Amino acid sequence: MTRIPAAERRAALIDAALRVISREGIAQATTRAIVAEAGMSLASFHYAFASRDELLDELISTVVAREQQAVVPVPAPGRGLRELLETGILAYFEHLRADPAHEQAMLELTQYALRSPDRLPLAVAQYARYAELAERSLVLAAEMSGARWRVPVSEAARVLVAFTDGLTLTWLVDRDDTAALSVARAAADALSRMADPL
Amino acid sequence: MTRIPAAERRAALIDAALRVISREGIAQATTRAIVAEAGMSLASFHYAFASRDELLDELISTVVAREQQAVVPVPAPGRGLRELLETGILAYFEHLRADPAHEQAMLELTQYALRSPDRLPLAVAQYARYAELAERSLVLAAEMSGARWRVPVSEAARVLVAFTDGLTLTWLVDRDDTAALSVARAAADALSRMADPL
DNA sequence: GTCTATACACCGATAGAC
DNA sequence: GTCTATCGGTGTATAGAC
Repeated sequence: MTRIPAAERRAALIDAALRVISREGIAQATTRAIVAEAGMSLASFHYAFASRDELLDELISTVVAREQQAVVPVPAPGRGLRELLETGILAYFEHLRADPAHEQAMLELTQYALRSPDRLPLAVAQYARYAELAERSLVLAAEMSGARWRVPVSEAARVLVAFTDGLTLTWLVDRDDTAALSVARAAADALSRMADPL
Repeated sequence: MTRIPAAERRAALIDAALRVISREGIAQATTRAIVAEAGMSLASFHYAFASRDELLDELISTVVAREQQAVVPVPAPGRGLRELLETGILAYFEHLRADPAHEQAMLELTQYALRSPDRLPLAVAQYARYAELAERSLVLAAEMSGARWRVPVSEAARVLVAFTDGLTLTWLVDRDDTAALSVARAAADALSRMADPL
């Protein structure tokens, strides 16, 4: 009916696809399910995208670019690095609990990308982005607590990404909040020991 | 042609399915791909299994039951808990490097199970098994190093599972061995601090 | 029990009217 | 540009001969 700019239509389809994947998984995110979610006809899909794979590729790039600081150390002067890190990880955990489907979708998208050599760079970029955000948090936390990283911050950031990833995956399976808190504490402990107080 | 007992045929199909999933991913593990891998006809599949889902369910149960001690602390008297744990995690990492496709397959199976309420118990059982194996390692490591867990061993085991899971996922994406070693070190550090020397 | 042949649903993608 | 209708292909599952 209405005439909609191509870019807008692409964005709408990407959003719809993410909703379908979050709700039902990537396997159920067929072109038909996506256009139904977006309230469009099937042909509109292929007017906006050459193929389903093209949409999924752009979906990953878009969502990764959109990803915001997840592990934010809450500014609270006078607290040590360990406490700041733990609070930051707990903030991420709250984010996970608030929208588990989103993190589950991101995990599925990663594994999808891992399965094709062509799409592998998308997964790598996704985790590079995670590491970048983690690094920013770590720099900030060290500044706030007056500490100095003994190892390259990028290395510590990579560890933080692994720890939060593990926290996410295990919690998605057993939904054990207490266990997740324990993981958060252990992770903050290990990370804080990669820095020296000034 | 040949007459094969049903149980044997089921086992052969399960093995074939695991090979296909490891090689090409769960999405490509169609009934046709599985029977081709097993060298059977399509009808034989449905003689042995009522449906593809039934095979996947049994595949998860079988593989999980088959799972062996992954993080084994290498017996080496005179070493501290931290060193024992690190060696154990590194042993797991070597196992991961030796057969990444297997761990990737296990991750995909977990996510597949997470997507249906009926199959959720399979994922839960899978991670309960991981935790059980981890707990055994931690008990052993404490014994060998003469340490005593300050927290319930099951709690420390759950943390170990999360850490190895995170190590796995991130390494599968970037294949950064150095980063993985760093994760292993940090994980061993955090875990060892959950125990006291005797 | 094991096969070939096929039913039937659903997929991605396109043709062609408007 | 947007729609309905449909193509060609592949998926799971089954029928029926042997």
